[in-house]
Amino acid sequence: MEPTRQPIRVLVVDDHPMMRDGICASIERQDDLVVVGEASDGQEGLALFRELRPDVTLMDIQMPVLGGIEALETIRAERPDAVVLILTTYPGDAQAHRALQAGAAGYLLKSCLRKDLIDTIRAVHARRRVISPDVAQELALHAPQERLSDREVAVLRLVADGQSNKQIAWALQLSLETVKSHLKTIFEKLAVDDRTHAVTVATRRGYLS
Amino acid sequence: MEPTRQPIRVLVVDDHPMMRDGICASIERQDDLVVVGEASDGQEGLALFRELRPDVTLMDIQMPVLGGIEALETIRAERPDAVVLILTTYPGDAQAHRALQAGAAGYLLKSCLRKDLIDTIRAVHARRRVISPDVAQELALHAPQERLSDREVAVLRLVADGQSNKQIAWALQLSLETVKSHLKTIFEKLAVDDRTHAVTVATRRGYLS
DNA sequence: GCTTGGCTCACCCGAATGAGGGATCGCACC
DNA sequence: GGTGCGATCCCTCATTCGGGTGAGCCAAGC
Repeated sequence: MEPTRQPIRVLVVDDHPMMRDGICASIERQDDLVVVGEASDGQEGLALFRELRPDVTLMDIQMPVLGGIEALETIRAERPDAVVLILTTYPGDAQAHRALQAGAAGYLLKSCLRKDLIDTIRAVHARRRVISPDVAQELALHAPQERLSDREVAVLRLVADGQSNKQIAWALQLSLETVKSHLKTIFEKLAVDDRTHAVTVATRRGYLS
Repeated sequence: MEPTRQPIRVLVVDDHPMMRDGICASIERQDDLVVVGEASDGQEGLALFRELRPDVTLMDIQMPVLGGIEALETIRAERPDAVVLILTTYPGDAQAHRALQAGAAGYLLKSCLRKDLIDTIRAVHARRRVISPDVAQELALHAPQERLSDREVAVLRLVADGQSNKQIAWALQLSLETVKSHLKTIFEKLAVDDRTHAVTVATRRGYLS
């Protein structure tokens, strides 16, 4: 038997069964790619990754039990050479930034064409880093100093819940002035000038949720 | 040739190619179902519907060019007996309400199992109305009087964009008092007590976007 | 050692917000 | 013809918000 080139072994992690079907169908159609496992949340994905050692892991972000970013971070901490391709619905640059920071090999939108997905799998397997044009644009658009700190996100979360500055101060055990100070920085970073707009922009960019 | 029962002819409208693949694969696996067409936005979907007259139309909501709800409304206006099954990602009760109002035969979440989808297609074809449990719960939870009027949604949209009441008044050619009055009723309907929370709740419920 | 950046807090102040009261008009529904 | 409801407008008033300005602490990095 002629030892042809080994196929790229892919693990697919997504909580939507039908989306998983679609992805797997696209992959299986290629003879240099093979799906070795499917998982429906980050926890399962992590377990299967450890067991199967796939060449490439396709990972959704929004999943129950354990999110894709968390799973990615764990995987990369365990095996810094792991190739994980994030495949998600929205181009929120905050999550993309975090994913890339955690060593994602790529960040692709689910709205991409089948061909894009296939090409990207091959590319990341060849150790190239691939980012969706839309996401790349977002990332380029928003300078890194616009990244919100953990504390700022915490404040903004409470703002989104309709809490007043006073309530937030109480909830986070802070001075009212500190809360206002955080809000001020948040406004600057997001280039808005009121709390409501801050929440919508932050949501769109992927800081909340 | 034995005239077996005619298969149910299905039209699939979704802008994600891979999701479409997954859906179609699930459908084609059944021998009493057949995919007769695929479209990637509401406009295409509408055209294919007119051309193919499918027994059941699967329709996503969030699509470019023409949204699923608008396409649904047009279809139902043309042919009141059309069977359209909304298949979407989020359980926002406002959109569900609008879809059902427009005569959707069903409202299913994409996170459902393959079997659920198949069963639901057969059910709506048999003129039964099917609603995802999660969505049904949302709908039951929120009384009809909590539905926001068009004007209120218009105001809330501007609020979400960070506009002040004064700016909103100017934008909509209203008195400042009117804007405040609308906001007041919005707060009551959504059971919140400030604009920011109103925006987050309305977003989650599917009024904005 | 020094700088940077995140987190913390303080005071002043004008403008906006949200809570109370009202009111009128039109329109659909019964 | 009445009743309800959405949309429009008006007034007052306490509270809150956001801008401006300034400052101290501390951990990480150069």
